[in-house]
Amino acid sequence: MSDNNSRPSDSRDRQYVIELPNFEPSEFLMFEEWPDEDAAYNASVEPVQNPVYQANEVVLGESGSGSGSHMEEGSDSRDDGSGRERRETKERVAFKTISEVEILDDGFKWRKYGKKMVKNSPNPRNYYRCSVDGCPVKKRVERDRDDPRYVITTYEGVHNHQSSF
DNA sequence: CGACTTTGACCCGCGC
DNA sequence: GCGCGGGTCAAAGTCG
Repeated sequence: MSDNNSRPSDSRDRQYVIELPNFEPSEFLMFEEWPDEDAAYNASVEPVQNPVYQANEVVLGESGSGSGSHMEEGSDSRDDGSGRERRETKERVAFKTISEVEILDDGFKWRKYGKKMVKNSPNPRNYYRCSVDGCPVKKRVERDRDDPRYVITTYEGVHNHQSSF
């Protein structure tokens, strides 16, 4: 497809460039979709030292939502129960950054819609959602249990519009 | 006035 | 069948 028409806003090819004008982390870690959270913790991460966050988009076999043609899951009629195939079309990217504040401005407007306390962590978990209409992107912010100075930001979904910048 | 934040309650899935 | 955990929505309140 012309793709240009499909995603007029998503001019970014396949790169996630996040800039933090208000914050300068000295270390940046990036995760890819992990099969198990515990595994992720044990897995080795890639420490990147850069003023600008540059991570290659993680392609997780995106198929359905990739086209963004019809993401109306309103019906979401649950199958009779037998053939319930999960939609792994959700992109999940986790970023671990050294930050004092969890409100990292990545160029998008986020609206907090929930806060929860995780048992395995003395710190609460914040849930954010893109304020832009039509943006199914969700963000989960949590502090590292071992290193409170670390902030783990998990992005879910893809923006179908350009950033505020 | 509008948009966003905050807290509690509710719901769902899974495990035992 | 019940309990636990996690996730989401809603109403009220606050800020700009």
